[in-house]
Amino acid sequence: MMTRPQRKNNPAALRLRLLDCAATLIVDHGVPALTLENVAREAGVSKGGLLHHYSSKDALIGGLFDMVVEWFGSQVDAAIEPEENRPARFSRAYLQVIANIDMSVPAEKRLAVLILMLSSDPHYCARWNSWVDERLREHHRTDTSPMARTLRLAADGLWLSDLGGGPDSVSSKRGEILQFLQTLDPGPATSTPHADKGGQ
Amino acid sequence: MMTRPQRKNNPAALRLRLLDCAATLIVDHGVPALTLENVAREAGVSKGGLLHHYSSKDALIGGLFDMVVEWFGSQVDAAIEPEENRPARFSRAYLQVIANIDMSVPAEKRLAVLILMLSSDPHYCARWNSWVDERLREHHRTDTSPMARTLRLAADGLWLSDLGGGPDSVSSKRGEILQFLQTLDPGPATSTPHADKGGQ
DNA sequence: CCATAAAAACCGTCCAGACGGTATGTTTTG
DNA sequence: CAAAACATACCGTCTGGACGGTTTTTATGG
Repeated sequence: MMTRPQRKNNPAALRLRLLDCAATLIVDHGVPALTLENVAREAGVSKGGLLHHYSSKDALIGGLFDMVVEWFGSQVDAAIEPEENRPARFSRAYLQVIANIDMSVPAEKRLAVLILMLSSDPHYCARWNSWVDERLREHHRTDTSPMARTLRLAADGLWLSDLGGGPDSVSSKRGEILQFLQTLDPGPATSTPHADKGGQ
Repeated sequence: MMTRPQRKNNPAALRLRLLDCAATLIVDHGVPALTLENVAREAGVSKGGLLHHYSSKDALIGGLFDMVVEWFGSQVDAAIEPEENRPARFSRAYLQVIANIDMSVPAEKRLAVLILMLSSDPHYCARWNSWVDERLREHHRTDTSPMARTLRLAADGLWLSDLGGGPDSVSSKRGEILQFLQTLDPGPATSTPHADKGGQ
């Protein structure tokens, strides 16, 4: 017996397609291209059909945000090394996921969408920030060292450069950059709030 | 001859105010808030007055971009250390300028605008990337080491977190982060394409 | 297994508001 | 007075989304 009744209309699949089309539109043609009509057309559905599943543009964007966060979260979880007390566990996974994004793969365009959303709406900034902070609390025993922070910051920098293709000095040396960052010694986590090594 | 004619209407000052108001609008309310009417109202001028100085929205954005790049460039130049062969001269200055941005100062909000513009318009991505690459060519003898790249990437990460206030884990530790990054040894510039030093 | 009614999925049109931009004044400056 | 600096009024377009209609799926009862 078929696990999927294979009915003609598949609402769940359509919802996914709508979100993916929205992501692709943003990445390929910029935020202004994200209109209900464009999304509907790309997904091969009418505007009414789109509005049936996402009752407003905000709802659509919200769904997009949720999808991206969930996707990124699962990717990071999958990349986390098993050794429980490995320094900078989370930050290293965070970096790896971002560094390995291939913008030519539709599913991986999703992450770029996040930055674009952050730029349009302060509301999503807050949600993203709290997501990061939550993860950081969860991994506070391994990911509080200055070097762990540095890895995450550098990852964000890589992420940023993914947007517009990035300067040649970055995009052409992806692998080399990641390799170098992975050799950095994160050092033990610093549960103490300050760790001044005597600045310059 | 008076340096300040102090006439009632001051076009030059208005143009500056228009750009600053545009920057503030973007940073505080997101890109969608950047409309001609909003900018004009914030600057205390009519829409016609705005269009008199910037004949289209694109012209306004272009002016914004130019202002930001010029401001950032001069800041970095001023922060570059005098010793000619100091490793990562440029990258360290780049980092310092970004890390010291105080988003509560209107003039310094300008830099955040850049990211937002990058996210909306691929055209400005290219212009920004080429600006960076140009600077990098200029400083290729001091700023090609992997660690120098890392400093710039981390700076971009800080920059990004400036957008939405950034997660608490970053915004509240600004100084500590900068201090740590400054202690990293950039190592000598690597004119050769690879330079693995194994660990920090 | 079928008939059928209700609900869910989807379509196509229309409209109000917003936005960029123009055209035409009116005031200020030199 | 001429030109620059600004104001006011208005237009065309685009977009979100409301609305009513149509088709497909599901639930129900015999």
